[in-house]
Amino acid sequence: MGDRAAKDALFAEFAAVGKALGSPKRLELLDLLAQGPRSVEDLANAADLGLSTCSAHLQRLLAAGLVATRRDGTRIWYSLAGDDVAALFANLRSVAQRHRPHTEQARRAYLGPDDTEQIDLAELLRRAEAGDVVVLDVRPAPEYAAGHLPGAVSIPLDELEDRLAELPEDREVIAYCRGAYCALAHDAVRLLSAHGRQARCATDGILEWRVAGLPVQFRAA
Amino acid sequence: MGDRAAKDALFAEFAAVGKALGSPKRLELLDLLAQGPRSVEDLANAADLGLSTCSAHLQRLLAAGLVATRRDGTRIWYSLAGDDVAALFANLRSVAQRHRPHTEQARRAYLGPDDTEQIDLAELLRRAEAGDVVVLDVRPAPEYAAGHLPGAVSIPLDELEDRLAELPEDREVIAYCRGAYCALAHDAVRLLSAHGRQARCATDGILEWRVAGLPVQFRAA
DNA sequence: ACAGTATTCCAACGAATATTGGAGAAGGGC
DNA sequence: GCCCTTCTCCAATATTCGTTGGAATACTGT
Repeated sequence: MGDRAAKDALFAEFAAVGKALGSPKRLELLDLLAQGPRSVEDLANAADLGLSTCSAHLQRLLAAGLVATRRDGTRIWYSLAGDDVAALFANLRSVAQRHRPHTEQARRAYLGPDDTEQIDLAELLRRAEAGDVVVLDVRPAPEYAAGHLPGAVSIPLDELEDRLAELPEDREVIAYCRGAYCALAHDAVRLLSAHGRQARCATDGILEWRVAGLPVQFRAA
Repeated sequence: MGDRAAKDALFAEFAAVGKALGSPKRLELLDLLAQGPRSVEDLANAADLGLSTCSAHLQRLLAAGLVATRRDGTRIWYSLAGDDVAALFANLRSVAQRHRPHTEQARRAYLGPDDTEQIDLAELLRRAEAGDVVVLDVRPAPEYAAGHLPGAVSIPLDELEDRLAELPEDREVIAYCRGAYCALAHDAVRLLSAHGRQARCATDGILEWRVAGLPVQFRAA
């Protein structure tokens, strides 16, 4: 008790989790998995990785205990090991944001000009319940299917321009996506604004929603 | 906006924090720094590192934005960049604890037999205010000086056996130390019990106290 | 059993990281 | 100015990590 070897072993356990968080691509995989379970090939495409490389990263996350697998026939579905893993990831992002000046810069470069007014999730829910606004989920359809905000309508960003007619013209649209560092909702709002719609962007997305422990819905409203 | 290069740059920012968390020794340094500022040489001794090695790790933490430095004459004091860094570390530990089976095993091996009853911080405060118990800080004196629980008495573990007389015999002693994974309080309680004292161990320590945003005290009660 | 699909394993390369001792730099006291 | 303390930088080492393409494995449907 209290000796060096035991202390080193304990901190090595913690570091195993830290090491898993030490690669941009693995963090991107965690970000994707926070939206719902996915297969290896799907993840490889989404994260712009070779199949072997993606598999290797997933193995690493698995060994660290951050993800879990479930076999379905010939396909293997990876998912987060728990909501606490999503919370850890969110925590890591916010530390980066607060203590690394370049992060804000990188965020802006990725999300595009922050010309749009934003709205937080609590306010969004209040408005949605009052019926003032349409809540729009612009993530790919499978992610919507894996869980979305109660009452949200799904129109993936790449179909949005063709499906504008499905959105009522008399109500403001509030778009959300994966999380605070996801570009989809920002792009959607720019597209909607360009078509003369009243649109705003949620500051957060499904990741933050899940971390807050709020309930997701599985079927369309 | 929304392109690969920008996304990669953003996740590289997050990963810079992750990489800093990917070494047992750096995590140990963060754990020590959560107790208060320290000099390089002091940290090297405490973490059982060579001076150059320690300096290199600290540089890495500094580059990641997790720690800050302050020069005082010929000595440089390192400290955590913020309480959110301590929270991130605590979060990482709890993910390890929950999802990595070996962690619990390593914890037990380090802390020793969990023969002692434990008490959480909220309950500890309640008892202390009621005057039922003595709250005992068994960390090294400089850590106590850098901030301790309100009303706590300081007797470092390695002086405890010689200073038993300072503790009243008619009240139960509750010992605390750096945090949930620190062995000092456990060792102290075993020592006190062996001397026939009523003693218990706090489940948490200064790290969790700080993360909870509770106030620390700087002078003796 | 066979063909087909999804994933992991393997070997090999270059890149990044940890550790070391010793030289160098920055500041304080005389 | 000079010496002393404290820390960082440097060069060299061993190790670990990321990526790749192709072979091996696991399962499905016929």
